[in-house]
Amino acid sequence: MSGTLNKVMLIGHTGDDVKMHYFEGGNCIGRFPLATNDSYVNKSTGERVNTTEWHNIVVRNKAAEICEKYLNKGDKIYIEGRLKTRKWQDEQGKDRYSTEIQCTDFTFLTPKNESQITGSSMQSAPQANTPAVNPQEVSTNSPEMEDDDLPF
Amino acid sequence: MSGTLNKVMLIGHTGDDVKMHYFEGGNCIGRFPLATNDSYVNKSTGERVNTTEWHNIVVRNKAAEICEKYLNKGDKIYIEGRLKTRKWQDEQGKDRYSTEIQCTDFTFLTPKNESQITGSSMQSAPQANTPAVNPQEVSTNSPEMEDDDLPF
Amino acid sequence: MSGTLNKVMLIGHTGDDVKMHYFEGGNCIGRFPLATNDSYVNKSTGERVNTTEWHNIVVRNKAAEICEKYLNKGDKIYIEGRLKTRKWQDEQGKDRYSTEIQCTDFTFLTPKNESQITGSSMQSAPQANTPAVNPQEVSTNSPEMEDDDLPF
Amino acid sequence: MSGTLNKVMLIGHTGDDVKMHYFEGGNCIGRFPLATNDSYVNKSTGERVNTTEWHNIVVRNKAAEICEKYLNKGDKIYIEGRLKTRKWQDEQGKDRYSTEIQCTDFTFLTPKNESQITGSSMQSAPQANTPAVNPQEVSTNSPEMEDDDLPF
DNA sequence: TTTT
DNA sequence: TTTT
Repeated sequence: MSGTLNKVMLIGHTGDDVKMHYFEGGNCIGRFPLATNDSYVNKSTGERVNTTEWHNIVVRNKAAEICEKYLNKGDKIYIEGRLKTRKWQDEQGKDRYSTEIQCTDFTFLTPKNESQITGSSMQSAPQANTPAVNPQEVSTNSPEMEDDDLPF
Repeated sequence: MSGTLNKVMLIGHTGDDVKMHYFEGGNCIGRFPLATNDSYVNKSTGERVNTTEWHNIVVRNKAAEICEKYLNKGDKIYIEGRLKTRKWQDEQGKDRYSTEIQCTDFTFLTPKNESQITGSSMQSAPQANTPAVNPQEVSTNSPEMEDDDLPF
Repeated sequence: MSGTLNKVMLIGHTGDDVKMHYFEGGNCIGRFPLATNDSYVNKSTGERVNTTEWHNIVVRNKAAEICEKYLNKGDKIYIEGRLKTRKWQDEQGKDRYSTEIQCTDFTFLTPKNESQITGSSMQSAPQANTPAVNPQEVSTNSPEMEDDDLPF
Repeated sequence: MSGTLNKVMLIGHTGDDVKMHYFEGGNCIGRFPLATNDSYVNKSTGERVNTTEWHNIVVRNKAAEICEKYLNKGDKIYIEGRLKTRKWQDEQGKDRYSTEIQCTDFTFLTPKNESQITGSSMQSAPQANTPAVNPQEVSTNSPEMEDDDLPF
């Protein structure tokens, strides 16, 4: 609805493997943490301070499956999405809030041959069998505008 | 393909009506100019300089038709798209280049009741019959991710 | 530091007046809630669902003062910033998290003469005395690149 | 001036070294081409088409010098900037237009040790002596908001 | 002229 | 919990 914009663009490194959740009806989502770094100079002390910001990324359905398959812990990725704050209840029944980035587009930025294959990770195994299709850039949309051959 | 990003985001005012072009096979595009303003201080003279930048917006198919119908000269609009430089030949057969923004998303920012209806414009007439559906925000994608009701 | 990006871009309506906080040393911040709208079709029922997302905006120093002065509840504004999740302790000493958008740039999108002046709001009074300088677009950066007159 | 937005965000590979231009008064700019890739399926033939889009990047002053020093042909980089179409006259005195991206922010995305040092390039030599300061992310602004230590 |  |  109506004349607003809700857009997040991140480039960062994943802090963990993609955790998948499957729903009845065939839908699924994947979640993973993404780290971005900021740096500023503390005015009082004059020293440079490095901080890390962690973002909760949520990817859906086919995009989730691609991330689960080809995205490894530590990889660099570009994420585009929307901010969404979920409300939930803790053990005491108190309202709690958690802000997530619902991913709408992503682009792998770590070359395939540099992606870390953590030995213990089931999810990394398939990568050894590199797919015929390069999964580096995947849109979670079905952009009809790109699917034709108009002369412009 | 391949780990790159090409994104433009503009908020500006349209400088003219949408010009439509129809192709065989049913496709169409709409074109219109969009103005953004910059302002900077001239270091030598110390005075503030206001400049206007004109952008060539290209919208496709259904999105083009919506713009033609509801977007009036002077309206404010948010445009998201990709940069595309077209090559063409002038009368002397010389290569010329023209850079356009291929629109992938847009949001009308002028309230419907404030949009200027330029009397001479055929395209404005339908607006008098306000549509049942509010066309304020329209995505040119078919974002499957928004079309379901996953619990997150 | 280090090759990452943390960017948020929002267009929405403010849900309340700007709340100012002043610090020793002369710094200050302003906070206000911003609403964006999403809309999707529920696959099961087929009906369109409209949702509102609320964002916690934090503006600093001079930018905060400008927002306090000229931004009224209900106004439309473009916000650019960074995501930042603050950690705090609740009454039980439990860790809690709150995600904010640290504003780095903004642009007023409500024409000055349409901005709602809520009678009870002290902060709106100054707006009656419209400033000589139009505060519609303000960057919270000091963009050296715009401050000169290079020939390009 | 006034309620508009002109923003470009690109991730691509540089197609050439940075060409510097120095002006009287100490200002300088650097220019280099940036390639982004798009891919779409030709509806008639059903085959995937890969296209390359070239962007003219213009960087200023200190940012230009950093790019000249540390950015090598083929490197991947994130560019944020504004669209600017310059008007110029060709040999026949005819108006010609050229669209550029005036860079306001950038982030190197190629790890330093993978950046190609083209043997013949003077500009690459200094990179052998790696700088004490990591130049990976550089803002061409002077973001006052990041330079303090407010408690948020 | 880049890259995958 | 990532990365430089």
